[in-house]
Amino acid sequence: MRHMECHRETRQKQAILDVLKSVTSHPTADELYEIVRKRIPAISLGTVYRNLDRLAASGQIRRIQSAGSQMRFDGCIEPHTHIRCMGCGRVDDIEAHEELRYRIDMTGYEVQGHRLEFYGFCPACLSEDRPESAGIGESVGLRKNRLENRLE
Amino acid sequence: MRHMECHRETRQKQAILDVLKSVTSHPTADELYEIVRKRIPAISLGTVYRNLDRLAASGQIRRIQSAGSQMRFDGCIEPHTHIRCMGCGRVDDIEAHEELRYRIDMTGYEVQGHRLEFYGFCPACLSEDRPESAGIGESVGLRKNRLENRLE
DNA sequence: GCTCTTATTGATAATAATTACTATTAATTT
DNA sequence: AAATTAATAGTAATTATTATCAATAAGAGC
Repeated sequence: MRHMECHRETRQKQAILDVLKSVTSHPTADELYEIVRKRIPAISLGTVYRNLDRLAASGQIRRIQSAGSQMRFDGCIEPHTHIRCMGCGRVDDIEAHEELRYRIDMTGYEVQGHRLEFYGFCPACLSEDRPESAGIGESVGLRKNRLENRLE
Repeated sequence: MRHMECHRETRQKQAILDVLKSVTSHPTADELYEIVRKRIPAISLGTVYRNLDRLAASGQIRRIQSAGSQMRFDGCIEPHTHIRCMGCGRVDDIEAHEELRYRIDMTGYEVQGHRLEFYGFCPACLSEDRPESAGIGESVGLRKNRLENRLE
């Protein structure tokens, strides 16, 4: 008879969220680790990964998977537009959709192209009863288990 | 006194390109490996990775980095729109920008949201003399070397 | 505040995707 | 056809991420 009070408020989790919310970049897990370490020197990288998973699953942060070999994280959960450097992998925001060209020019980037990607659930995944929330807020491990409808 | 005739036409490279061009999915390196193996059983996974690098660097194919833990590759190099499954990681195409809603409906996906990402070069990368072509067609290893302008 | 329960942690091992290495093979030039 | 050397197959190494597990500490109830 317990009302499933899961999510505990730990110093570590709070610190990670604070840092991510306070920063305008889109840091990787190890970048966050280095920053949070200044506040909690004994924190471990695994804890950072685990809390990033939880925060993403609960919708408090977003994963952005489009920048190099490492996952990046975004403290801003409102839908918005990214601009990514093909040289160093850095990702910046462009807030508004109107006057977009102007705002892009303001960033100083030399734009080579863009990609528009919709996300949701494919017919195969819709037809199977899938467990609770998936996708954006889901860990790679979980997602990997459903990679059967793959080839050709 | 050699005119740098690099790129050789190997059976392996040709087979990899053929398969990727003939397929409407956006396979991962190991998926391509399995398919190409039917034609060249002795091919190695490393060769697949290497040739995907070269083909992307020469602009004949595209990397798409937005689908789970593995890189995916696209034989279609014209700018176009993707739709990705949050359940299984599958990526499909949506060809036209007009009547987009209608075409999305045709895919049978349940759309949860979208991301619009521009790519190019950030001011920092523009100010340094960068080696030849970079970014989309570049290997992760190369790109990683320039990840200094990172934090906060 | 103190005790109990158990989610979370730190530390480390394991896994998965990708890249590097090296002797051998085979495309291209001559 | 012989010479040159980029590309290959096979394997080891690296890197990012996830799993494991004993120890810790957050929250509930007293």
